[in-house]
Amino acid sequence: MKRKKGSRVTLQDVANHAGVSRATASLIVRNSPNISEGTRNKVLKSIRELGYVYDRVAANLRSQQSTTVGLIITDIANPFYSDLLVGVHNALEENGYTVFLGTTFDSDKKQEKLLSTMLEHRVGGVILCPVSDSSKETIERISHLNIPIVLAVREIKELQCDYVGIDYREGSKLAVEHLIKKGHRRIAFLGGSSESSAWKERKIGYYMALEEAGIDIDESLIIENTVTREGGVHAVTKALLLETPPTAAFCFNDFVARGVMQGLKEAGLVPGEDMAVVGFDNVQETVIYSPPLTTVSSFPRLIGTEAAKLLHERIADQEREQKRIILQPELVVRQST
Amino acid sequence: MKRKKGSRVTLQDVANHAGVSRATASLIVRNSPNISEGTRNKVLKSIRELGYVYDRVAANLRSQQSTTVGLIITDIANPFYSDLLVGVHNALEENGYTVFLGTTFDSDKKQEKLLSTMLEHRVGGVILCPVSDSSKETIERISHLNIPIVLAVREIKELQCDYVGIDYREGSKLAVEHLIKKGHRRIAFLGGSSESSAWKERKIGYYMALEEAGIDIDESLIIENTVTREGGVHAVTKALLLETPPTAAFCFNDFVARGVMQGLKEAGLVPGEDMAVVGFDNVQETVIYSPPLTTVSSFPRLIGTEAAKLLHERIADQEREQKRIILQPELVVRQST
DNA sequence: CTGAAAGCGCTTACAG
DNA sequence: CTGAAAGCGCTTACAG
Repeated sequence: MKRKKGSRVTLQDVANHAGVSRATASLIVRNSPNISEGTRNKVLKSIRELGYVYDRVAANLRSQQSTTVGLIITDIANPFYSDLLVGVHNALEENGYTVFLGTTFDSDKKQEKLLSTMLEHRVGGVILCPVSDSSKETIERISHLNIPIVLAVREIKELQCDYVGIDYREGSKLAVEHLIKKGHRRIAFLGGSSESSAWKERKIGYYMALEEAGIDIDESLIIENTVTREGGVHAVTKALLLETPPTAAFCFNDFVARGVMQGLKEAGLVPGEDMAVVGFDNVQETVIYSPPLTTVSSFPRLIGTEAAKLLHERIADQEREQKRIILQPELVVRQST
Repeated sequence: MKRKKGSRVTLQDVANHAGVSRATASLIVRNSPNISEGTRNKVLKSIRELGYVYDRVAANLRSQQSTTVGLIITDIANPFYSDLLVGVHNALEENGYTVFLGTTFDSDKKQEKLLSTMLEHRVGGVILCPVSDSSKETIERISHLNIPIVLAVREIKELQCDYVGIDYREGSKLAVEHLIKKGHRRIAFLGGSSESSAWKERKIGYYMALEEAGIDIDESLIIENTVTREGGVHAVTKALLLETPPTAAFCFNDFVARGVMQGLKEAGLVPGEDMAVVGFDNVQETVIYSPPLTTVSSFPRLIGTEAAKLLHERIADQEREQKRIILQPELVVRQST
C-alpha cells in the first residue's frame, strides 16, 4: 500500500475512513480512557489499514510540549562518553524521549552552534557536558536559556544549574594515597590542563594526600599536557629527565596513563615495576592494558542515568530547587602499581 | 532579559519590534538575498534584542521539509558502532542535519519501536544498521516506508535499498590466506551465528581460501557462538577438545578474538605461539591486546560517512537509482599470528 | 461521543 | 518590500 511521495495520511483521513470525528480520533491516538471499545477498535483498524503515522511534531507544536531532549558530549569516540550516552539513553527512552546527539570535540564554537540547533528544534531540555573553556558569551546565553538544562561531568561555576559529576578530589586522593601506601614518595601528576576544573580538583586531591602523609610538594612533578595518549608519552618523557625522576605517576585519565606506559616502554622501563602508574575513569579497555591498569572508577554510565533523571524531574517541575549529585569514585587496583 | 516560562518570542514579535511585516522577517531569517541591507540589519538587531529563536519545527511543518535524520545502530558501547556514528555525524552535520540516535541492542522489537518513533518525529531519512534477524513484519514495514532509508553494515536481502557495507567475503579470505601462508592447515572459524548474513559471507570467504589452497574442509572446526568475548572463550575451549585441535583461529570479530586469546591463556597456552589468532574489524583496542591482534580492518567511520552521503543524495532525489557501496577490507598484521 | 472553530509558529502565494 | 489570507497536522475548548 505505497503512498505517493508527499501525501501523508492525516488524522482527518483516519477519521473519515473510520466514520468518526477528528476529535475522537485524536483522543484515541493519545490513549484517552473514556472511549468505547467499539469505536476505539474501529479507529485502530483504520490506522493500520491506512498506514497512518502520528505526527508528533505537529502535536507538540500545538500542545506546546516536547518529546525530545538534547545531549551534548565532548567526544563520542571516547568510551567514557559513549558509556555516559548509554546511561542517558536507557533512562530517557523509558520516559518516552528521543535524543538529539551532538559532539563538541571540546570546541566552544561547536557547543554554541549545537545549543542553537537544539533550541530551534524545540528540545524539552538539554544535558550538557560543557567544553573545558566555555566562553563568557556561551555562559551568558545558557543562563538566559528558557529550558531545563543539566550539566554533567564538568561544572560551570558561574552557572546555577542541576549538576551530576563525580568527586574528582576524593578520587585523586584515593589514587595518591594508594601509591603512598605502596611506599612511593616521589609521585608525579601527569597530563591534563590546569585551565579545566577537573584538573584543579584532581590537583587538590593530590596535594591533600601528599600533605596528610607529610610529603613535601615538588611542583616540578606536576607536568601538564594534552588529555591524550600522546600527551602521556610527552609528560612521562619529561618526568624521566628530572634530576630525581618520580617512582610513581598519577595520571589525569586512562588515556594519559596508557601513553605514560608507552613512554616508559620506549625508555626501556617496565610500567608497574620501574614506575607505578595510576589512571582515572576505569575505561573498559584498561583491563587489557599491559600491565592491567590500576585506576579510579568514575562510573560514566551512572552519571548518564542520574543526569537523565534530573532532567526529567526538572522538566516536570521547573521551580524545583537545584540539585547537585556528586558520585563517589572507587579505586580499582590492578597490576600497574 | 529572562522571559516568562512558556512565552516564546515569535517571528511576529520580531516583525513588530522592527517595524516590518512578518513576511519580510521570515525572508530574513531564511537568508533570502533580495532584502535591502538596511531592513535586514534592523531585523537582525530586533532578533538579538528579543532573544528570538527560530522555530525550525513549525517551519518544517509548514514547508513539509525535515532537517533531522535518524541513525539506528546496534550497540553504542561497541567501538565499531561509535566509530560509525562519528562518520555519520561529521558528514551529516556539514549538510545541516541534526541526528536522532537509537540503539537496538540487536532486538527486533526495539528496532521496530525506534523506527516508529523516528517516523513520528518526521525525520527526513534513516540510516539503519538492521538487527541480525529482522522479522518479516519489520521488513514489510520498512519496505512500505515512505522515507529515504540507507542500510549500513548488514544487508536485508528482501529489501531493495541503498546499502553501504564491506566485503566480508574478501576480508575473510584475506585473513585465512594469511594463516595458510604462515603454514597453518587446521584453521578454525570461531564465533558468530550462522543466521546472520555477515557470518555466511565470512564462511564463504573462509571456504574459498581453504579450497584454493587445496585444504579439505572440516566442519567440526566451525564453531558458532555469541558475538562476545565470552563466546570466544567458549568456542576456543570447545575447539581445544577436538581430537586434532586447530593450530589457528579465524574469529568472527575482534571481541571474539579477545575471548579466544583469553581462553587459550586459561588453558595454559600462549596466543600467537601455540595458536595463531586473527580477528575482524580492527577495533582501536586491538593494538593493546596481548599480543597485539592481527585483524581485518573494516573502516567503520568510512561506512558512516558513505552512508550519510548516500542518504543525503537520496533525500535530494528520491528517484535516483539505488546504490550499493562495498568497501574493501584490509589485513592488518600484528603479533598474534 | 460529534462538529465547528480557533490556534501552535511558521511559509507560501499573490495582489499591490 | 507590505498585508491579508490560507494552510502544515495536530490539540483544545465548548456547545450539543
